[in-house]
Formats: sequence, C-alpha cells, structure tokens
Amino acid sequence: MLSELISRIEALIPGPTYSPADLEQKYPIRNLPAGAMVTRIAPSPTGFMHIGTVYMALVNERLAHQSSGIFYLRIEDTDKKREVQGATGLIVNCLQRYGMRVDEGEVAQDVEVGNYGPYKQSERANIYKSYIIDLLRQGKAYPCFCTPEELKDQHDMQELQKIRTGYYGRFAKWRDASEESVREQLAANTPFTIRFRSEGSESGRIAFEDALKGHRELPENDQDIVVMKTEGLPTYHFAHVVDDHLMRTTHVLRGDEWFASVPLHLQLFQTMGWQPPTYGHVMPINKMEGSSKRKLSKRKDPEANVAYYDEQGYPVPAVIEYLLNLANSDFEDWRKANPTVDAREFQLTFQKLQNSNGALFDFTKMDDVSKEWIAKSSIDEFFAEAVAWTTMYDAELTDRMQSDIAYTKKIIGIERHDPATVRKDVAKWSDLRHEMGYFFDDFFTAESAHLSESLVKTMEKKEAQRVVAAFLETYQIEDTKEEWIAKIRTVCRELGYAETAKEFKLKPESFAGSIANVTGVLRILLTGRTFSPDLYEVMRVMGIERLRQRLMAIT
RNA sequence: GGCCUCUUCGUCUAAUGGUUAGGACAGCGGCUUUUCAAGCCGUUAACAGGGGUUCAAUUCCCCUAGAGGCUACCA
Repeated sequence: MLSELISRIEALIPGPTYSPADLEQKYPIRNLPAGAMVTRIAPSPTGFMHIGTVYMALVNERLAHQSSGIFYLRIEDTDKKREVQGATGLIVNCLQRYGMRVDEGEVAQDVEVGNYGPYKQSERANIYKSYIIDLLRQGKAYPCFCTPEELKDQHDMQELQKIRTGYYGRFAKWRDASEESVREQLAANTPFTIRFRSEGSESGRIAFEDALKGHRELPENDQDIVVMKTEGLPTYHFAHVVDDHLMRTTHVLRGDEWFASVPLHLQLFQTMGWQPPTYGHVMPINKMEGSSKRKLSKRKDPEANVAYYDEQGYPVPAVIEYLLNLANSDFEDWRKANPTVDAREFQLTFQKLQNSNGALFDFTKMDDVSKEWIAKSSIDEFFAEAVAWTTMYDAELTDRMQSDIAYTKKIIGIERHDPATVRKDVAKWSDLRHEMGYFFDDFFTAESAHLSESLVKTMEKKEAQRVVAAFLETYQIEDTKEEWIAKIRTVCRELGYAETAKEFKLKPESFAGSIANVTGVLRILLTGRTFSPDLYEVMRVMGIERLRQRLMAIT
C-alpha cells in the first residue's frame, strides 16, 4: 500500500528522491561568526510589490548584515493559481533599487547565486517530496482523499454546531483509515493530499520566545494540516520548515499574521528532528478606514504598492529612512546626531521593533523626511535624480531641463548655499513642475492667465505699472543683494510705500502700502505666484532679458 | 463562535511604582525677512473606561469597551 502511494507521488513529482541524510550533507551548517544572523525575505510572485514587503526586507537585510550574516531571497511560488508572469523580476528589481544587498537567491534576471538553492520553491519540489515520503514511511503523515466539497461541508457543519473547525480528532477522516480503503482509493486514482499526523492536543500549551514579543504561550496544534497539495507541491507551512532548515536560517522575521501558526511550525520542526529558528513577528503597516484599522490593501490603497512611491518621486533613500524610523523610533534621533552618515550605519534592534500596534503610514511625516533628504543633496545630485524621475514621468519637463542644463542648475541652486538653511520645497520629484516650472518660458506663459487675477487683488494695474517702471529704471542684474534691497526701498520711498514691513505696521494710513506690496507685484509678474524663493536670486537666475520681458507684460 | 494580541498627544512613539508624562511630524504663535520657505524661540495636545493591590499606579492584577490577527489543498 505504502509503495503504491509513493509511486503515485513519484509520478506527480518526477525526478530524484533524496534521503534526509544526503540533504543534510548537501546543505551543511553555515560557517559564520558567532552571532551572525541568517535572514530572508520570502515573497510570493503575485505581480505586486507591497510596501510592507520592502519594510520586512529592510528589517531582515539590516539585521543580517549588521551582524555579518546572510540575507537571502526565496521565491514562494507554491500557489500556482496566484502566480503572475514576470513577477519575480519585479521583486528582484525592487529589492535592488531599494539598496537591499541580496547575498543569495535570484539577484538579477535569471541569475541565481548561493549554495543553498534552488531558491525558488517550485524548483525544490523534489526536496519536499523526499521529506514527504520519509514522513509517510515513518507513519508521521498519511494520505487524505477528501474532496474540497467534502471538507467544506464538514467545516460548515462544525460551524453550525459551534464546534472548533478543522481536520482533527474524530474529524480526521483518513487519519486511521484501513489499508483496504486506502488501497481502494489509490486503485481508483482518486486525487489526494498528504496530511501531517499531529501528536498535539487541544488542551496542551506550547511556550516559546518571540524575538519581538518575548515569552508567549499558545495552544498546541492538533490539526492534521495538509503538507502536500493535490498537485504535489507543499503548503507554505511545510515548505517554510524545510527551506528555513536547509537554508540554515537563524531568524524568521515575518508578518504578524503568522504568529498564530508558530505552534504548528514548531511542531513540524520537532517532528523533523530539527532545531527551529528564532521567530519574530512584525506588525503590518496600516491604514485607517472609518474607526477601524486595516492593513494597506493591494486593491484599495495605491500607497500599498511600491510603484506608487516611484511614481510620486519619493527618493528611495527617503522611503528607506521613513521605514527605518517606523522600525526603530530612535532612528530620527540618531539621524539628527549623524546627519551625513549612511543610514546603514544605524544599528537596528529587536526591542525597538516591537511596535505595540500596527502603525499608520503618515505621508506628512514621509514628506518631511523626504524634504530633509533632498535638501542634503548637492545641485548635481539633485539634477541627476530629478532628471532620472522626469525622464520616466514628465517628458516635457525633462526636455526643458535638458535643453538648458546650466540654467536648470542655477534654478536648483537658489537658496541652496548654506546646508543649514537650504530651502525645503520639494518633497518628491512630482513637486518639481510646480516648484520650478515657471522658470521656463512656455510653462510660464501657460500659467500666466492667472496673473492678472492675482495682480488685481494686490494692486491696481496702473499702480503696478508705476512700480515696474520705477524698478526697471535702476535695476542692474549685477547688483549685490544689499544694493538690490536699497533700490527696492528707493522705489518704495518714491511711490509712497513703507520701506519696511514694520514701518507699515505702525502707521498703515500714512502709506500707499508696504514694501511687501511692491515686491509682491514683481513676484507675481515674474513667477506667476504669490510666493516663491528669494526674489533677488530668482531675478538673477532668470536673467535680464527674461526679467524685462515678464515685467513689461504689464505695460 | 474559538484561540491569541494590542490600547500614551491628530500621527509615529519614549519613559517610569513617586516625572511639570519626553521627543519627532503636523498645528498654532512670535522673532527674523523683500516675500515664501528655512532657521531660531515659544506653545496647544495623550496615559481607552471601571474596579482592585499599594503610602503612592500611566506603570502590577481583574473586568469592560475598542482595535487587530489566526481559525484554507493562500501565502
């Protein structure tokens, strides 16, 4: 009977069958310094890169590398129904772009490195099969011929009768089936799954240490879970145990949704006779919906997708820093103390990682982190990053920026002289068009319809003409800032405006307006908006021709 | 329904059996400024509720409420 069963499995998964001893030898204990952590990120290729996956990858990668360990990528593609073509490339690419150094697994299109592979579960079918057969031989697993409908009916019945659902105890129909009936099913070619024969009991408790949550106790697993699906591939539970053992993973840091299955996983490790890894369960990133929290959803929330951050143009290091701060809230203190050090130098700790609750993604904070990051970049870095983004998402702007690089760099350089007081307008590259578009004449013209409207609010047209005329009379592009201010003040004096805002505040009735009105008109005419960077610098960057042209538009 | 977990300013969080409950972002106000930012200074704002234990509880225990997770031949 057993040999018939095994040959059925062999037919399902053709190819070699290994002995456990062979596998132990093939994947030896890693030779690493004491304390080195071996971690992994194990996504499913569903064609979607979740920001939470990047977060988990980041935590695992940092923990591994800061302990001189190994971080590897394993593709969990045992669910053929959900798999999407090309999804692995998306994962590999994303990890690469986010600066995650992958030591083993697929590191580039169809390039796999590491001695513990293959790192794609679908290519490990023979390994799982080998262990399944071994379990069968030991009587620690058995075939189950229940149909999905049958299982569903049982589940419904259990629910109806308010008893615990599942395949256990007296509900484990095939657990103690007679050889005769198994033979019968085999002969009839009935599809089957292989179930794990659980020795646990409902009343038993199992204690363990979670790397983040600390000491925990949970009920033992008494479910005879499926370890091999009908098509011959393992379920997550089984594949994870086999892989993390063979790949010699020391720390499994994964989403909190796995927490409840720790007893099952520990039980599987014990049955296999293996040392389990240390588990750590990380809370997911959430979103508020009404009065309840929920995990960022692939379908409902665009920001769940890593692609969203790229489209918006958040610099990768800024996203990393935001996530790092989510993982360890003292990151920002460290950053303040070490403004120029690479974020990799920061030591991530388990203790700080135990977010009591799933955090909400805060874009206001994200913007701030990002502004700070961009403010630190040099003009050339800014230009390169900006163009890299616009090339993908804003061809028009790329065109303007590239057609006069010197001019563009001068624009970027405005209020960027002193690192301590760099202007922080740009949080993401998609802000660029708004922040610097008006420097380019055709963009400016397109926007200038708003001009007259804003202008009327500030000052009457005739008055504006007088201001412009008086200003142009003395303005020189070579003026120093002091000279420039002095000239503006002169214009104010001549036309009856207060020379300082203070003066105007004291006696508003004795002036036609304040100096702010004068510069305000100039600003609107030059930039098309009521706020902009330092006007003196804006004028110098625009150049005398452009300046005259824009100012004369009012006359 | 069962099992498990969590709850500190709007958000991310820190700390503690005795504190003016700290920081960051956002907000607000001021200074400065040609303006908008930045910067600097200041400021609003939290221990979910109820019982215990204790000289003392945000901290320890219990209950309630709210939120979350798991309860698949998905991961």
